Formats: sequence, C-alpha cells, structure tokens
Amino acid sequence: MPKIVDHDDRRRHIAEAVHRVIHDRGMESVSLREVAAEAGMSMGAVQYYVTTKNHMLLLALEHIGIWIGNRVAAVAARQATPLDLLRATVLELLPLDDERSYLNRIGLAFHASSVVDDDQATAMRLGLPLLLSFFADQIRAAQAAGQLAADLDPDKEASILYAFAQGIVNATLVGHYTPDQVTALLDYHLARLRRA
Amino acid sequence: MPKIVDHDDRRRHIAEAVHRVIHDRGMESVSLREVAAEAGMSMGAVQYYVTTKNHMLLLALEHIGIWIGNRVAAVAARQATPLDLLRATVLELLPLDDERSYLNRIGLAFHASSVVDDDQATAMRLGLPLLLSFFADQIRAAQAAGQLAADLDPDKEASILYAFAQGIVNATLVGHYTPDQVTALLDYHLARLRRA
DNA sequence: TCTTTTTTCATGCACTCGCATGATAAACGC
DNA sequence: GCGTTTATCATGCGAGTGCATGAAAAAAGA
Repeated sequence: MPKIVDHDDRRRHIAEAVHRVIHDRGMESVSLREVAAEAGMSMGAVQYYVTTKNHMLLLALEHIGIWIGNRVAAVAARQATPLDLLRATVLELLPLDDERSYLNRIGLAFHASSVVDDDQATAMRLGLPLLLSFFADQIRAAQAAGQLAADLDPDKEASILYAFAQGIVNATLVGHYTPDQVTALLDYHLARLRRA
Repeated sequence: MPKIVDHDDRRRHIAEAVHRVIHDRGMESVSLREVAAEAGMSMGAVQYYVTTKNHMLLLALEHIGIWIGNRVAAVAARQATPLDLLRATVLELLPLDDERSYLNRIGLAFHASSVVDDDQATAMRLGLPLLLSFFADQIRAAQAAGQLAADLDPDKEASILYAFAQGIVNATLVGHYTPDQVTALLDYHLARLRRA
C-alpha cells in the first residue's frame, strides 16, 4: 500500500490558502500558481486535489460556509436567553475584529463572484435559509419569553436583521463604520423590537 | 485645427462598455481588449482616453455613481410627501427590475473590488454620506409632518435603512428574494417606523 | 496643397493564465 | 528486494494580460 495522505486536510490547507489570497490581494489575484505558492506546495500538487480553478474556488467557498457556521454554533451555545442569542449571533456575523473582518472580506468577494457564477451562487444560497430560520426561531422564542414585542413578524424580522447585518458588512469593509458605531446601530434596532 | 472629439462622450462610452462586461462576464473578465471589443473600438483608442486599467475601472465606478445619483434625483423630484420620497428612494436602490438589477450587479462587483483597492474605496465612500444625510433629512421632515414617530433617531434610522437596502441587494442578486418579497419587507419596516 | 495637431491603430514585449503531460518520488504489502 | 499505488513535481502549450511604441489616418487652418 502506498503513501496515504489525509485528503480532507490537504483540501482544507488549499482552501485556506485561497482565503488568504482573496483577503490579501483580492479575488482577481486567485490563480493556481498564486494559491500553490501561498499554500507552500507545487502547482501540480494543488492540481492533484483540485480538478479546476472553479473547483478550487467552490472548495474555498464551502470551507468559508463551514467556518462561519461553526463560529455561529459556538457562540449560540454560550448564550442564555433568546434575545442574547440573537444579538450575539448577529454580532458574530459583523466585521468587529480582525478574524470577523477576514471572514467578511472573503464572504463579500464570493458574494460578488456568485452573481456571475451559478455554482457559487447555489453554494452561497445554502446557508442562508438556515440562518434566517435560526433568527426567526430565536425571535419567536424571545416573544414567548416576553423579551420581544408579540406583534412582530418573526420571518420578516429575521430577513430584515440579516439584511441589516449584510449591509453593515458592505459599508464597514469599504471603511465607512467603526465597530462601535456598528454595535450601537444593532442595539438601537434591537431595542426598538422590545417595544410593542 | 485637427479632428476634435468629445472626450467626455468617449469616456462615457468606454465606461458603459466596462459596465456591460462586468455585468455579463464579471469583474475578472474586464481587460483592455475585452472592453475595447465591447465598446466597438480598437484597444489603442481605449488607451488614448484611459491611461491604465485601474484608471478605466475608476472611470466606470465614477459613472455608476453619477448614474445612480441621477436616478435617485429624478425619483425624488416626483414624490409629494417626505415618507413617499423616502420609500421611493430606497426602492430605487433595490434590484426590482432589469435596469436596477444591472446597476446593482455592477455596484456589488465594485463593492467587493473596493475592499482591495484603496482608490476605488475612496470613490465608493463619496456618495454614501450624501445618501445617508438625504435619508436622515427625509426622516426628520416626515417626523415634522407627523408621518413618522417622533422618537426615532433620524441618523441611526437612515443608516439602518441603507444597510437594510444593501443587504437586500446582496441576497437578491444571488437569487434569494423576489421583487415582491423585497417590497413587502421594506413596507413592513417602514410601517413600523410610523408607530411611536 | 501643405502643415499641424488630434485621434486611431496594429504590433511587440515580457509576463501570467489554466490546464495537460510524463517523469519521479514516496510508501508499504509481498 | 519487487511491484503497485498514491502523491508530487517540473515543464510545455496556446492563449490572454497590461502596457509601450511608432506609424498611419483624419481634420481643418494656412
């Protein structure tokens, strides 16, 4: 039996190299050679695990989704009340520190790229309903616990909350908001939802 | 005296070709040759009006800003009350028909590109404060007219409204919302602002 | 017609791109 | 050791990249 390598590990290694290239030099700088150099392996080795450049990008997109999902799950496990959970989850999606900025830069790049690439768009849409229904569930729970006004439409509020977060991400990444302003905006909006 | 050409017209022609390339084939497909072909001129002619590829992109970005600004101004001139104006302006920014989708596709591409290019980011930030203060002014006017709750923070509401719009744009461009859903979400949010 | 100035164009250069190929290298049952 | 399978690598190919250059064309006053 021959040399055995952990393929998942290798793919993750490549995906992370793609992430760094996108973050540092932008989606336009992603090439097989550039990623190989960033990953510290030869271009041929990258090709062995990735059939095409598009495949490589899909891999990187998939890994971003998993990464964000894990972060959200980890934060969710730490919160007590539905409202805390909701707030913490939204904060987790915003570029409030280096790691979240890093994730959001890459996310925005893929967002734009997905507009033109159907496969990426399909992958992009995967996580969205999950997040929205998660938001809606927490809103419903918060209503049941008397933390949020009873007459709110949970699904619409979830969509608005997510859209708000995404819009803030866009604006912040081009340098328009500071983390403090972002947090203040979210809290202002959440405070509004407590009133009937 | 030699052949005289309207430079502004030529630049606009080039900028529009860039727009079409970005819309149809994505930011990655923008090249001097591709744009020249799209504009129906030789590559040398493009180079005569545009010193570098970056310059070409900045030109296209600038023209998008002007285009959107004109559309918003045109819509604004047509509305009666501050609240109608506010709603119509937000709707104007959303991808509710082909032309607005076209504009937003290009806008999103530049948004992502701006994260990595400082010059583009600077250009991108130009229009934002204008739009936000415009929103805030209309909110204040609507409050004065009794159309919106008096205890709203106009600046924060303006930021939230803009972020909401941008987030909806992102989600819609990857195929998540239909125009009807988008309009319903906006009206739901605006209705909330009427209550004290 | 000649000049002068503006505009256009074709072409060259050095480089990078995605992808394919064929030769090695590494690992381990036999 | 051998042989088989897995993994890695260097290299080549055609095409496309941004940018530079110098020649040609176009237009209108002299």
